[in-house]
Amino acid sequence: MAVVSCEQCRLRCKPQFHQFGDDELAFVQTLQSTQSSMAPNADILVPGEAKGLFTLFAGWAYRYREFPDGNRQILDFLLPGDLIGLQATLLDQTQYGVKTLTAATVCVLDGRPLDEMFREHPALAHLLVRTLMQDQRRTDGQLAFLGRRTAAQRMGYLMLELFDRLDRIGMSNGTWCQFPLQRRHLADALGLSGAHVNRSMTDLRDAGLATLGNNVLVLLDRARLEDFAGYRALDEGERIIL
Amino acid sequence: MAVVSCEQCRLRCKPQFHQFGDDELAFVQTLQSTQSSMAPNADILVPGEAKGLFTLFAGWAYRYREFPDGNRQILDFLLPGDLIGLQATLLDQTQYGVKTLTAATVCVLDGRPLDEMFREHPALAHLLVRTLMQDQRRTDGQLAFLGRRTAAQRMGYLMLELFDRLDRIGMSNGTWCQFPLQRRHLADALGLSGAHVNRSMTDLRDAGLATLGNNVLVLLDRARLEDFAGYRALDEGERIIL
DNA sequence: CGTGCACTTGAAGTACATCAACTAGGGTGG
DNA sequence: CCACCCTAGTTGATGTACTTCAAGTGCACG
Repeated sequence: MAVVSCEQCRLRCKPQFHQFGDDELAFVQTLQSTQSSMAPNADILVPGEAKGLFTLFAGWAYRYREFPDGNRQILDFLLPGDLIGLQATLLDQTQYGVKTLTAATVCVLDGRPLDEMFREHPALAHLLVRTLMQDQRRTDGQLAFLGRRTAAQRMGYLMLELFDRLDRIGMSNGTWCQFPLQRRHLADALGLSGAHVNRSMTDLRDAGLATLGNNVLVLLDRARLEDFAGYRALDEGERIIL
Repeated sequence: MAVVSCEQCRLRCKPQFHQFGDDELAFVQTLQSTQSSMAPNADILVPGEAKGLFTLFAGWAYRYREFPDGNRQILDFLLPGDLIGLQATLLDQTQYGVKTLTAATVCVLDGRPLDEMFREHPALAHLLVRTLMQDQRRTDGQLAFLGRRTAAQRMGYLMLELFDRLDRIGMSNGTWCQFPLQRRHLADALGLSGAHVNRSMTDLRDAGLATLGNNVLVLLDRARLEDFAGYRALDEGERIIL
């Protein structure tokens, strides 16, 4: 496939992302070596194996941890612009994996070591930390929710959060968006059984809040859904994209 | 109280923390303005209010998020050496608070803006990101656990994790350590009711795995507890302390 | 026209919450 | 010294949200 240079990248221009100066952009371009296309359900990072740093350029992916008993927990969904593998790059032992959910394209960031970014572009490092804090805030929300809300509330929360993240990168359409998660992904993300995911979805549909079908999520009544799920939209501010 | 300078800080010398060069140490000293002692159960950061950046110097604290219904979820426990308030400093809206668990002392980091660290000490910035990734890994574990394990397993996991964190800063004693969490803190951290925390503790004690009493945690059979809780000790590597 | 896979639905079991009654220290005032 | 309360923890009874298992549906693909 044709490699898209950072200068011409359509994703990078979205208002969600910090717009680099010329020298910063040139530097980021040198971080990147190639791009790589992947099938749905393919491994980007395998737990305990080869490390790698990537930017998700197109498609959906998810970060997960698996237990000896075969159970797994989805920690996070990854959308275009998200960085993949920073934890694996900086720490010795990591226990998470990353898989594609849909067909996806990643930019491979092995052109030069990340150290140089800290030395030569402190503003980028600062933005990176800011982006990490946004991710931490999101994780805080998940943690708070897993412990304290019902299955249907958790579902609604996840829907709203993903919708808003898509919206920020121009991938939503007013009241609906693509939503390629299957039942088992929802179950693994929300700590539920597949059967109960189903019941919760039925609840949300019957209550006229949201429906899910054909890989499309429709928010039927956003205001009431927010209220029901205890979700509050947050002003994210700029993120970094490498 | 007497202010301890960074050069004489006993905490900073622990092998857990990266040992700074002289110029770095001098820089970190200028970040700090004063130290402040706090009573147990006092607010360090109030959700949605004044921002501030601190290093916990002595004592225990916890980071929490509260719901409109009065429920709250403890996101993380903070031990000496941990940084407090980075998310609040870098983002506009934050919804978490931090309270002391015991009497505590914090170093107040408002001496000069954090930007200078990125510009003048890129190695510190790099270490900061590494430390944040360690925290993310820990949070990953919590997320995976909340969704997928029983009450007693979650309790055991939390005990082992806190024990090991204490151990790394020299605050454990072989098989036991201080453990100032009350029942309601455990409940709020693990997503349980107070009553069930109690039952789970009884289970762990009856199984000969761990006991809790008088603010002391005793690991009766660490190997079996690790096995039971699905906990694996991780080599953390160096953290940064500001 | 079967064969397989993702989803749906129902019945029964389990792990947890909730509530209420009780117990055990720890001041405080007399 | 005791009578008193106040709070933190303990225990039991009951309700509920979820899991698990099993049978059934609908659609995609050979």
